[in-house]
Amino acid sequence: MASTEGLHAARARGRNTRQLVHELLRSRIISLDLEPGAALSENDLAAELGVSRTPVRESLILLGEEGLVDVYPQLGTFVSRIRERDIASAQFIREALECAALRDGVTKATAHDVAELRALLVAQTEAEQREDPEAFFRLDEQFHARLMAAGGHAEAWPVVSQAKAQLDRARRLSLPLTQQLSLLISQHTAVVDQLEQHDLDGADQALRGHLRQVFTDVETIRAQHPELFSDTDAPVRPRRDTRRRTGVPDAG
Amino acid sequence: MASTEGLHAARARGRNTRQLVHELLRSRIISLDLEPGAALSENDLAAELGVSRTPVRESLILLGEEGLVDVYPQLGTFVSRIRERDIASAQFIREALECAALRDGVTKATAHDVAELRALLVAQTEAEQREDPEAFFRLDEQFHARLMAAGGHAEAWPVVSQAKAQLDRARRLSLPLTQQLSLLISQHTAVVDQLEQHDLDGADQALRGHLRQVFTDVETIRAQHPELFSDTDAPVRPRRDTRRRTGVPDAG
DNA sequence: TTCCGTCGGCTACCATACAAGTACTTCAGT
DNA sequence: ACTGAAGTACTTGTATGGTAGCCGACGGAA
Repeated sequence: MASTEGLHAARARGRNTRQLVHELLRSRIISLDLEPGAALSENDLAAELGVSRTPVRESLILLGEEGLVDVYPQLGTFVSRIRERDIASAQFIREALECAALRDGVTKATAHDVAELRALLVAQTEAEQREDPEAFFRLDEQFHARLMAAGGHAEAWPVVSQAKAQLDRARRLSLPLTQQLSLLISQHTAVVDQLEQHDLDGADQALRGHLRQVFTDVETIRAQHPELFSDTDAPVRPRRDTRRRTGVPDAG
Repeated sequence: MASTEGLHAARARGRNTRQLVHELLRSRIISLDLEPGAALSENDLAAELGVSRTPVRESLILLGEEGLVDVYPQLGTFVSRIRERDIASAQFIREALECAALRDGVTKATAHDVAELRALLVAQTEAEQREDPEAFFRLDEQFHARLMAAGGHAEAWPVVSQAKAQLDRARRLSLPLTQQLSLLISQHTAVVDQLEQHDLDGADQALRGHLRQVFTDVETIRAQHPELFSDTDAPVRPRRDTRRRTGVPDAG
């Protein structure tokens, strides 16, 4: 009920139902609240959210384009399992775009840009000390977006964000476990330092190393949670659950 | 009628109505058959294509995500004008991804890859001699896609393709006019030569120069056809056409 | 026991009806 | 003639009904 009320309240603030449902489902998938392989029925979701099937359906279509769900006509819609190829592809896209933007940033970035990036680093340190991984995730997102903006390429961020979503699903599994937040912050700091010193190759290497470390983290997670990954390249046609469907796990 | 029949026939081959309408509208927009600023009414399109509003609407939502149409709620949907920022953003994304893929290709590409690329160069030369710009456009698309595949990054092509769409709309205006096809082919050839010689920086510079030349071409077109561009960053709220709506220009 | 046809329930897909909102037109009042 | 407010014709957004198709379970035949 609370989520439904919030949905209708937000709808009054210029966003339509489709966008709200889209954002809600997207965050639930990335946070693994909706696990890979879970069935997403248009009817069930519409009933749970208190809206009609239309905006739910349109949201699922968009999520399908993003690669976060797989739609099998006349069969069902399922949260996509994390595929090896998707991970590699997302990493390539992210690395290419973020590093290219950074190279422009090294020459273009202003003192204001650097100051805002350093403010985010301080906030990240505070989040680490509070042991608040959710806040750190948001700040990490802001940091990388701000870094691209410093190079004059803020418009390309949505593309990176979409690729990043695939990686984040896997990262969420590890972040509460690890004490690596301080390592990530030091890597972020190194990037800003190199940026401020206008060191083109230094900044590039610092960011690339950071991004690849995140990538290798995913591989270690793969060993711990193989059930969330899909080893086969061919899409796994999920079996229909014959028992009483649970729908969204925490809906009640 | 013919298009409707083709639509229903294709639907039997595993593609649903939404995908067909999406592809149809996308090609019409990129080919400038639907000009920037043109109104796209869900009702009119549905009637012309002989389908209901639902798949048309879903297609327009997807085109909106791609930046090819602007949807103004309760007002209308319009083919987006070519915006300075969108062009620059698309160029950045394309250059970053294609060049990054090429750098991997220089070390990874096999003789088979090079052979297929050269076959495409031959076909491009033939298209030039036939003075068939449409065929050249398709071959250009295939060449760049194949180039990324040689680096092992075929999965990233759709992202490039989406960015490329913005640039292609402008290029279509110039290509029939210019005799520059031979120049483009020689640039393509240079890239393959450098790739075959495993010259990392040489290949990068060759491709980057080629892509930027395409980019500057757009600027010259901007001077010739300013009405298709949108100078203001703020979105132009289009005026509603009060006379009898023509709908899709060449529908009859 | 094993195999095959049938049936029931579920799915996404498409079509259609209704609601909310915008902009232009028209016409009354000044 | 000019201003302004109601009316009208359109738009997209949302809700709901109906259809084709897929899957898994059930039951009879070999």
